[in-house]
Amino acid sequence: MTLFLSTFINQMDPKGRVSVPASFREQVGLVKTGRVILYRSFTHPCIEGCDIDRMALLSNAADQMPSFSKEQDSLMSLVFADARPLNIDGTGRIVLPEDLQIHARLSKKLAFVGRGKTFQIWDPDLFEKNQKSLREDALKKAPSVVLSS
Amino acid sequence: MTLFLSTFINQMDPKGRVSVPASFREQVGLVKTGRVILYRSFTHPCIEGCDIDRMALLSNAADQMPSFSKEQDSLMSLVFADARPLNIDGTGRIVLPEDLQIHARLSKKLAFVGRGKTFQIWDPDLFEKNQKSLREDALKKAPSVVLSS
DNA sequence: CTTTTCCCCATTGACACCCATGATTTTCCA
DNA sequence: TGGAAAATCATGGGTGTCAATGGGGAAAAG
Repeated sequence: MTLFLSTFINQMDPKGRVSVPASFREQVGLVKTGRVILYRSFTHPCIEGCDIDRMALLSNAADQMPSFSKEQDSLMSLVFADARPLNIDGTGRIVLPEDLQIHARLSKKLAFVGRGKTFQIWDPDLFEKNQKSLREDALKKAPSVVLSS
Repeated sequence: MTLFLSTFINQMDPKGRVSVPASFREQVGLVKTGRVILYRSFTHPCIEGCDIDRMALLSNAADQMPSFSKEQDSLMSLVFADARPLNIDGTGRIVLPEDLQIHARLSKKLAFVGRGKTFQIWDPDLFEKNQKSLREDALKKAPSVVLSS
């Protein structure tokens, strides 16, 4: 299986268009449908990205919960209501909806950050700061945890 | 499989007509029959929407599972009694019955909210408030649930 | 005959698609 | 091994198409 790996800095044009990194586009789920799913991160000022298969997986999981349960209800509204299926055009670009841009505090330059089965989109400066503090925390708290699993 | 995803704000005209979002209309169950099923939510001031196939699925589930509680059974019958199959016209619009409008406290602007295999129709302001509180709860109670990659 | 429901046409604004360019990388042959 | 040709990629810009919406009128129901 292929994965979302590495970090790429691409530019957003005045129309809100930005190239999805070519290596990300090669991901099976994106090639198959020509689409990528984006949604606002719950915990960080960034955008989360994945393919449709991942969404379908979630949908099925939620569907198997007891009908009318509270947990199902909450999960559904949060995830699916916020998820944007975006078409990737012939030149490999998507148009970033404005509210997503605002949530992630994006300006012209965007960082596409690989995370394995998903990826994130950050403002490059914010991402740098976030990485730095993560690194420091990891060193302080639990160096042994890194690479477990 | 396709899913109901994202949130769209559309306008209801004086005749009670409103466009079903194009991406919702592409859903197989809606294309096939040209119809959408709506019924009043039991738990929220909103309208629930799905396709005929999902109704059939619900019906079968109720039949085949003796484990269904008395409450679930009566809920089910309420759903079927309340369900309205509405025709989608040539331009992709439906006419919202007045009692549904009242239940969901709708005015001119409506929010079509994707929930995977179903969707909801909300007043945009009510929906915004609801989402906000759900988001806060999710962060407090179960951050692990939140789409960890 | 009156009222409701449905169908048709017109408008507008967003976005999906088209082509072009330059920069970088890869290929491949001298 | 060097270097030219070809391919790939990120980016800029123009334009046609389609979704959302408004309005009119025919068919159907009561």
